[in-house]
Amino acid sequence: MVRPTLAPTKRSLRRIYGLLLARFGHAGWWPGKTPFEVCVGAILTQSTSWSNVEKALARLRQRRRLSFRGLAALPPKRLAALIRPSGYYRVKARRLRAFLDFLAAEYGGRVAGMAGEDPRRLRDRLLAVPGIGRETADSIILYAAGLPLFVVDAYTRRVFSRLGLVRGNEPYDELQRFFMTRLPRDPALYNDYHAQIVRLGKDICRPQPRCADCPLAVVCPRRGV
DNA sequence: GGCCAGGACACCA
DNA sequence: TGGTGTCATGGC
Repeated sequence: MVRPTLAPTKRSLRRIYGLLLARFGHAGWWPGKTPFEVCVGAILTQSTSWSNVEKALARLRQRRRLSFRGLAALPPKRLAALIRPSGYYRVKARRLRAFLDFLAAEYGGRVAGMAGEDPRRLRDRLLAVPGIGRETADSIILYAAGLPLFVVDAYTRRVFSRLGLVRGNEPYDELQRFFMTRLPRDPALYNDYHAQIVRLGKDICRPQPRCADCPLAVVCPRRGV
């Protein structure tokens, strides 16, 4: 049997996106009602399933704390208790606190203030905040600030390594370059492309994949691996 | 009861 | 630079 192959070209990446789009439609994503919620979710979802993050966000929302001023007024222990369902809650409470301090100092507590920044400079500043690494910074920059940086996550690594286009263990920035040098610098495209990858990774391209349902099966050389 | 889930960081070789 | 342990809850 001749296995299908893909080359790491602009055309391949466009074809993959087209197949995902045909199956799932536009994602209209990130799951958060406001840019501030996106930032909170980006920190809470570190190494955590989104369903657990939703529980924590719901608790904050229920108590009307899901805003800069609402969170900033919370004592550390109270904040940690509220986000407990998202796991690593003591660590994440510290990280949220550090982000709030950053937002207050740099943008007067307004996420919208980030939108006018150069994305690379904003990234450097976010990376200086304790607890904000590359993926979290890029998620905030793309999904909250609307600036063009491609987000690489565990789903991205899994899907594209199974497609044979990357090894999967490359350093974060190398994988980000892989996408950004092959796709037009368009935040709406980066947003939807990554959202499609997440949708595929959650539903189909899992540790035990359901390859029979996969819209990328026609181009995937490693079905079931 | 074990495995897994949209990381970041400290520490070590 | 790369590997490993830590941080923790909840669903399946």
